Amino acid sequence: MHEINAEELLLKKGVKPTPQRVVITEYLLSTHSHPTADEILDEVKNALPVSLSRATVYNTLKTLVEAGVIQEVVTEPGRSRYDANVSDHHHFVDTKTGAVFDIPAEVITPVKATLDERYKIDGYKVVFFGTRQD
Amino acid sequence: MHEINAEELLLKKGVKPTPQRVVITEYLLSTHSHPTADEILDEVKNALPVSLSRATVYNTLKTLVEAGVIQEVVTEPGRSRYDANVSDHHHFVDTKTGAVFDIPAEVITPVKATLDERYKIDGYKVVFFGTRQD
DNA sequence: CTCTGTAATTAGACTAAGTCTAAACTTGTA
DNA sequence: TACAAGTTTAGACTTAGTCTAATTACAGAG
Repeated sequence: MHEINAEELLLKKGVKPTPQRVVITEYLLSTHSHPTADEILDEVKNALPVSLSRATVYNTLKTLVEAGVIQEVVTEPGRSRYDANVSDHHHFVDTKTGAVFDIPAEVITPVKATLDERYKIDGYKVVFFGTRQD
Repeated sequence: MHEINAEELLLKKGVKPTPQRVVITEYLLSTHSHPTADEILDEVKNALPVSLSRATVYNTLKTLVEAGVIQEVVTEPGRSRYDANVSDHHHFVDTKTGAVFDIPAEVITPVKATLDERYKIDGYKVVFFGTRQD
């Protein structure tokens, strides 16, 4: 079992590992809750010695998405969520709570679409909705 | 070929067909462009004798979604789009333009997910992304 | 070491999308 | 014809996110 190190990950992806970026990345690696920008700000600001502004959270999330360190997830109107799981996967949204769960690509049947030749498909995402116990 | 009548549709779905609601519904039935609330306001306000405020557009869209006359579509962060096609279908997003196209459920292979028994799946939506000519 | 230029961070103003409120208007029914 | 309930309205408000201009941090050159 190899613990993922935020700083190494950032270096590997070509992102300068500033304290703020490391801390945000660590938080995202540590949770599966798909937090929003505001949730990240609240969590990280309280827990850390380093200062952190709203603007930096947004700047950092943008940088991390562009570098492929994290993914932006849009499951509901009005806000984005962020996910450090960048493996090929889909999502399950609990319609009662709004919670989002990762569904690895391997556990679903591949989707094939028969479209006319104008369409060039680069990929797809499946969002399941329903309820989950616990 | 039977032309869809907005007023009849609203009555059938139990929504009182006020002029504003009829006009918004007609516009959504007439387009496949998946407009945002602001686009709807712009289009409908200019074209019609009846007055129309922002609040009414939002109220009406909410009413129509709840009545099952239209669907809310979330394909990008920050805004919702609306779709009068309420048949079972998925979406294709052109990543160059942001345009959204309907993909009938029949032209894709059904998605099966093997999840543990905590999950109860009520449905799913597939979003394809890529590019489309024209 | 220190200097320096570039990149990162910051507070707070600003924007965009959507909600809320309280008043005015419409309309079906009595 | 009047009323009660439902609908629409302008505009204030909220929330999520962007932008700006100034400050701070830091890697590399000398």
